[in-house]
Amino acid sequence: MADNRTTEAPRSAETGPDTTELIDWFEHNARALPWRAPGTTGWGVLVSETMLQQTPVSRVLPIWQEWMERWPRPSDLAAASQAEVLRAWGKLGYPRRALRLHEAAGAIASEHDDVVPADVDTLLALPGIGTYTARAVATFAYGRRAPVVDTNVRRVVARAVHGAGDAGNPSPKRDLADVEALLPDDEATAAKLSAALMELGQTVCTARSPGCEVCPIVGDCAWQRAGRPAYAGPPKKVQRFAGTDRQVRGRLLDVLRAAEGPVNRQQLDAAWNEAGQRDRCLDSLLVDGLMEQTDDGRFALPGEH
DNA sequence: TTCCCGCCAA
DNA sequence: TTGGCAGGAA
Repeated sequence: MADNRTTEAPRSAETGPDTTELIDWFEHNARALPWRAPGTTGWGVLVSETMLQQTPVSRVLPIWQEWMERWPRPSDLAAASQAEVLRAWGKLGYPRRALRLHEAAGAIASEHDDVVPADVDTLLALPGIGTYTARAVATFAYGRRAPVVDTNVRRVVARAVHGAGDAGNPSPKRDLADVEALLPDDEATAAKLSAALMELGQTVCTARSPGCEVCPIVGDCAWQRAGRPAYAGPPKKVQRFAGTDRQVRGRLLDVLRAAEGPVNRQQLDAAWNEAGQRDRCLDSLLVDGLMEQTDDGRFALPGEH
């Protein structure tokens, strides 16, 4: 294993922690997540990364397994209807992700020979794939050396490198540069470190109660040296859910997922009693393509009638 | 910047 | 009751 360091001297806040310790820890403590199993295709990794956007691992596990059995290749998903895909998405949340993945599958099947691209820029051109997911797929599926920065890595870097209580103003460019500076030259080792940073942030260096007593880089952590200061940035915005359009949209879509086919207006009206908000959300679902209206005025999942 | 879902631990 | 989640797009 290559060490990206050339000195044995203690790390400073500028150079960051000793990443070899972290990689060693990861090799012994990584969870056996199914999409990490040897032989997982780029498609399997892309599906997992898309499902994991803003959604905890435990909720993704069973759905990912179902999808891999049902749609083992991009062309398999592309051949399914939008309604089938939305039903199979279940209650993972943010169902627009499912439609974008369906669309991306079609593009991969028709333009990339049914193989998920390994190049970051090519991945970025696909719907639903942004900075994080493109880099995650290139790194975790194909072993490329590319900084992968999610909310966990951002927090680890803020603490271990900068000595801050938590990530403050999101600065994607700085985060990418910080992680880039940590990555060793060797591609495979760099990919492993990227996974290790995420694993550390999710299982040890957590937002609420960091497990510094079991942290492999605690001796190298700028946050420790600074006395573990509390978060000092601007107040984080609380993302409300109860009573929002997001909840109403979820309720309306849930009616359609549970129904065999098209439903009438009365069935949707029962899902929310404030008519103005309900109608607004109904319109937005139609605009987003998450719902369609039949010729006789009923409502259905897209591509179902 | 704001909007998109839904679940659970604290 | 709230914070936090393997983010992306307009």
